[in-house]
Amino acid sequence: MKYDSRKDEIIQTSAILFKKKGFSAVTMRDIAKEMGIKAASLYNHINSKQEILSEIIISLAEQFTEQMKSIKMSDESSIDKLKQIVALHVNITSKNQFGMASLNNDWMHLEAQLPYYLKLRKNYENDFRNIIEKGIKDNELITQNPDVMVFSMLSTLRSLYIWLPKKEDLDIEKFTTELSLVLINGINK
Amino acid sequence: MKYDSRKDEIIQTSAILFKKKGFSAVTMRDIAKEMGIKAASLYNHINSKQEILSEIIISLAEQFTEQMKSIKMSDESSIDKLKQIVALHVNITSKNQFGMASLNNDWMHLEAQLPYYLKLRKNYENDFRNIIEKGIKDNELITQNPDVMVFSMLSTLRSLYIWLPKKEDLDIEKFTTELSLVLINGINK
DNA sequence: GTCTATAGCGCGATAGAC
DNA sequence: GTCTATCGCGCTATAGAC
Repeated sequence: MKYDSRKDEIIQTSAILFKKKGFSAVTMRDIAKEMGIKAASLYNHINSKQEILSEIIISLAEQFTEQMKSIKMSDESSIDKLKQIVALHVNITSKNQFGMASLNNDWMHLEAQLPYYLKLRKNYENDFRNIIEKGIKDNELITQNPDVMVFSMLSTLRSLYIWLPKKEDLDIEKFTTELSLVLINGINK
Repeated sequence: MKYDSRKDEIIQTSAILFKKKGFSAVTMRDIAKEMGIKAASLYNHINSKQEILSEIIISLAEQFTEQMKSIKMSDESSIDKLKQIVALHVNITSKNQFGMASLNNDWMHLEAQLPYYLKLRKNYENDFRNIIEKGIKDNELITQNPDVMVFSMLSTLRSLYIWLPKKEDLDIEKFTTELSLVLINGINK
């Protein structure tokens, strides 16, 4: 693996450890040891442990926000938009399996950036629900509580970081299709 | 709220705090303060912070194990068994919204009990997959990768602890039916 | 059963040499 | 850019008075 910079190496190494034990249980000494340097040396590249977490989470949250924007702007059917959202999660997660753990589990340890993160997350969930609601109105989706549908799909998509790494030989494109099928059409014959 | 014992009160209070910040970020002083006593006094009732976590997680894991046993032993159709699993998760989560956060996010901080927890979890997932595989063989379920189906359903069920508390006025029985419908039949019209 | 006091340790972060 | 040394603090847990 190669890194853009020493700072980038710190962030990526930290993400691996954060996934294993959570942000709070990982020490600066742990991160430094993993890189073969001393904890004090980390501070030549980053300002605080907090900053490492922020960089991991905010960068991912912004990727989701940006790509959701182009999905919702497109003029496809609601079902096709949902399939694109599935692909979005599979793609980002397959490239950031460690960071996705922090995004899901350690966001509450953000400090200055917490309100910004919460805003991005709320907007994302609203966009998701709007797509579902339009699908119901257009008679593409069943007439059921849209909150339940958003919850169900999003829970699965947010858990991909746990599951994808266990299937390393996975064909990403094939998996995306299978998962879309299960999420949208169910498992009943 | 009432407690069986002072120890029970410690466990339930801790679960609330563990859900908010995670096991590692909660201190014995935090727990004591929430109960209006000093941290040292906690040790009259429990032996360690570890023990609190173990009690929360293992008790829940054993409830799932026990109830899965009676579901898999029954002679219902695979689809009805899946509906019962949905009901199982909704029921346990609605009664233990705080503890379920620890079960999902802090199991890696178990020490002596970690292997036991992992065994229970693995058995549970195997039972779940066996039900799905029988459903496919019996032509009740679509012929798709059973791992994907287990992952998708279980991810949603495991995330209930995040979502149920936000819908406090929820009719549990109605919600169970809606969720089963979405998980089994999908959202496509 | 709760308290005060504290042991013993590890934490995040800084100073300053090289 | 990394090191050694260390500050100041908060952690889990224990001892012993009441």
